[in-house]
Amino acid sequence: MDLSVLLRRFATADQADRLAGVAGPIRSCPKGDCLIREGDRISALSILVEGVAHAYRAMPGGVQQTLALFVPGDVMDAKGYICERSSVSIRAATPIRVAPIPRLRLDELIDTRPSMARWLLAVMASDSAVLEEWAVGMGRRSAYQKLGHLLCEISARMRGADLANDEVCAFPLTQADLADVLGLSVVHVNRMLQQLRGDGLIELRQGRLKVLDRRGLVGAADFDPGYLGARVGIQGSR
Amino acid sequence: MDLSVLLRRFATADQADRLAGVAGPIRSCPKGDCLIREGDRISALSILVEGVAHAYRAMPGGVQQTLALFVPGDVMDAKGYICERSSVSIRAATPIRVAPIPRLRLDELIDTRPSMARWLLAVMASDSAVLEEWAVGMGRRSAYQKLGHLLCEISARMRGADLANDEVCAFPLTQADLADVLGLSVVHVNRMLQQLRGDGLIELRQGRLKVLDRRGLVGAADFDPGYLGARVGIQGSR
DNA sequence: CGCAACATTGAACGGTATCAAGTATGGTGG
DNA sequence: CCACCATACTTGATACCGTTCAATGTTGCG
Repeated sequence: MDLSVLLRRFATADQADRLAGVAGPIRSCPKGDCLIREGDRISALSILVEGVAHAYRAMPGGVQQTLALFVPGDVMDAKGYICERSSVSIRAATPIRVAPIPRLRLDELIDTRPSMARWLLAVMASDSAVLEEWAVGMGRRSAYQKLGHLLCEISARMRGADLANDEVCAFPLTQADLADVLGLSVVHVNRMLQQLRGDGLIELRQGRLKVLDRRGLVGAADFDPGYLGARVGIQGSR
Repeated sequence: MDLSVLLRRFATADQADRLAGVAGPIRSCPKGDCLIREGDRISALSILVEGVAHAYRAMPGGVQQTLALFVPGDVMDAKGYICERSSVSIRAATPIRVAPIPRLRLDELIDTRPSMARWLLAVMASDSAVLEEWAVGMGRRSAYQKLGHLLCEISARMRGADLANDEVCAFPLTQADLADVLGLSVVHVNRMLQQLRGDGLIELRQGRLKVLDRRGLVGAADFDPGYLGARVGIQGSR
């Protein structure tokens, strides 16, 4: 898949070409590998080209809390890039391929082309929107709703990245991964998953998710897709 | 307090002057007033000049979940500005005064001065850092820790805004507010607060917070101030 | 085949919510 | 200055959601 095409979610074709033009060579990582660790200095903006990854924070007691999931086309850890230091670790949930855009090149683009700064702002805004939705969910939703909401989000983002046809998509997360994302125990994730199945909303096995009753799932999870993909504004004043 | 001085947390003196120069007239809001409602179009970037405000999302069932707290000098809802539409409501927790920077003026600044784009990126990054920390907390910390952590954060940010001398600061949030922030019930907030008092860590009454044992509080809450105030990088490549 | 990772199930415990009162506290009008 | 009211805070009893521990089943893979 062409990098420039992948980047069109937030960038215009012209911007995407320019970004792809300054990107470094694509790097492959086996499943389970850590690209970035908490505290690392960040010298490039990483674009996920293929596979699924997640950003997490290790907590005292060996537990960890996932803070973001990445699908192809996503910018990984834009905040880390801006702060020059990452506050999370990023691990490949499947084998992945990543395109780095070196700081030297990107900073120059940002300084010479206002539209590039707007692109990065849009990326940050989108990341924030997802995180905001997660924060709401962690605080006020039941385990059943959290799971339903997450499944909705993943399904929606997979379709956004052209990785789902119809209601079926690859689902590379284990129940332990889901537990990390949602701040629940593995055991309880399992039970809620079965409840979702029992309610005839989903089918999930062997790395494939099928949404049987989207209407029902969205309703049960209180999911509003608006916060995703909403092509962000800030188009420039001149 | 001069607007330009307030803005120096993320901006250089020169940038701050420029921003203050294009700001509109300061607007006052009584306590409890809503500046912005979910779904509103955003036509200016709002800087909090005085008082405390919070951003929240209304949930089905009349509950609400707070997503951000603002102290003087904070940019309120930068994400809403970028997306041109807000996903949260913002309410004055105390009487407040707000300086708006109109979109027309700010967009022009951003387009002509790369350093202004960097300023907004730094603001976004800082907001994300706080939200990230909240998301971690909601998922993996006990009610006791959540409360401790929030008190640490508020105290630290108040000091950052020069609103606290030593270990004492104004604390304008009610227990109900705290419950909204932390996703807990008011009753349980009350109990945990008493436990914190009983453990000799804090004193909190009538809108004043006093940290009696900072070491102990930080330890109990697993608080690492690094994510705050850390003057963000991205200083420009030229 | 045998191992390792993942998924499932049950029982007991504990943290938090919920419901229902009751107690300061501060502001307002008489 | 007092009676009154609204708001915030405190307290207890009970129920439920989710965790933990421990064990068993299942799947895929070298």
